[in-house]
Amino acid sequence: MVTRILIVDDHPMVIEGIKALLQQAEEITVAGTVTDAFTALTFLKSNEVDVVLLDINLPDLSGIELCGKLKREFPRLKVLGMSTFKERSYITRMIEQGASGYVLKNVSREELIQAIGQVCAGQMYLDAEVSQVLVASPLPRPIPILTSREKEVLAWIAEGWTNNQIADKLFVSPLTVDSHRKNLLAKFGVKNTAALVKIAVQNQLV
Amino acid sequence: MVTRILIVDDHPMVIEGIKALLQQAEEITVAGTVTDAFTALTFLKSNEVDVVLLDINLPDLSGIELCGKLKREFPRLKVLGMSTFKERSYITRMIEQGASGYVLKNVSREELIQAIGQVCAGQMYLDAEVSQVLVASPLPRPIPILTSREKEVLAWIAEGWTNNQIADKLFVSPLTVDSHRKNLLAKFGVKNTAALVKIAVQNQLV
DNA sequence: TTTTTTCTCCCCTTTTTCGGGGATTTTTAC
DNA sequence: GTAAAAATCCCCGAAAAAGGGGAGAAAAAA
Repeated sequence: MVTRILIVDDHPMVIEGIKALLQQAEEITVAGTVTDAFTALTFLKSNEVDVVLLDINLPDLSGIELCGKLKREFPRLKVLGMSTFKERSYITRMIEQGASGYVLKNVSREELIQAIGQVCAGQMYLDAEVSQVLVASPLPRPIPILTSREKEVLAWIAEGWTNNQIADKLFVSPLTVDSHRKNLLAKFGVKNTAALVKIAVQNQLV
Repeated sequence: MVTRILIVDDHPMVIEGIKALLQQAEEITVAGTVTDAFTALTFLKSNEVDVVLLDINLPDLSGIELCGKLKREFPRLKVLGMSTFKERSYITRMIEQGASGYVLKNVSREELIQAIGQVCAGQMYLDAEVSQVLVASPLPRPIPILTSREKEVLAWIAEGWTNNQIADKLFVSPLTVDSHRKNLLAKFGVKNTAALVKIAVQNQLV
């Protein structure tokens, strides 16, 4: 029984690399390689594939979104996430979208083959470094849900504008802006603007 | 005349990928492949190499540092930087350290061969996307040099502590902390703490 | 249509930051 | 050993933010 895989990565270099790594493994064949999400979807409509090796960073659609799409359209398909980063949010979001595993791009040949085999067999595969990240980093406080006005105010605050200046920009009273600021502090559970901005920047909210 | 190259990258996948991409090019031979800075240096002491394909992210030493080291030890060697990111600071720092070019890891076979040839011939090579970044993004204000005390204070500020609280932690007068804070604002050229923290977080200073 | 959320505005007081200085003592570097 | 840089502390006043409320209108959701 041969495992047919599809490689989705926008780096030709990486594609070639994976192909080279898997050359010796006769239980795995590379059914195809594509460099963007759209082509991946069309490819899968006309080809039988067992496992998709999916890069997180794609030009058109993020790997995470594509993963969800794939699992909805082809539920029996297994997805093995892949990226350079061992960022907690990436990994968990990938898994939430139905991925069966996650490897870093510095995997060895042996580990990659092992991962594909395991995923294909219906098991979960996380490489050692990745699972370490999952257990090591404490669950961060979830990012609160902000209203559109709050996001707007937050962005201006991070730019260094005062309540008065922001009020001018938004054509509202400075008191209103101050309310939003206070709500932001409360939602994020922080003591002052400095801590607020730190979290906002770290979470790419600005 | 054959160009001998050394590939320095900690991802076996990428190494295999480059080798595969360069297989057809008979004017280029891969003299060796190493996965860390230290091995790269020892390899170069006993092997003749024309061009080093150098990843920016290495486990032991950053590619940027290694680039400087290489150019000092082997001035005739050409370095072609390589990474996934088209971040201005990466690119410029690589060039400052004597790199002859910079390509993204999503280069095509043709472009990679072209780049190696050009670099080997003593010319500079920057791929289209990279040079676009260089001209498109305005020169960001360089990150000011901070004293150790300033870094310390900055970290506490970003955590949300007030001058008084920081003073307690550092066993100094709140007025001292305030001085540092003002110096930080001046050095970064920002109006208030919010903007200060934003830049600090964006530049990984905290 | 009713309920809930969001957006808006207001009060008061206290704390903190900011914008200008200036000055002394340690370190560090030459 | 001396000069430069860093760290320390101080003054004043004005501006801004924070803490802790309340409350009405508008929009979105149920």
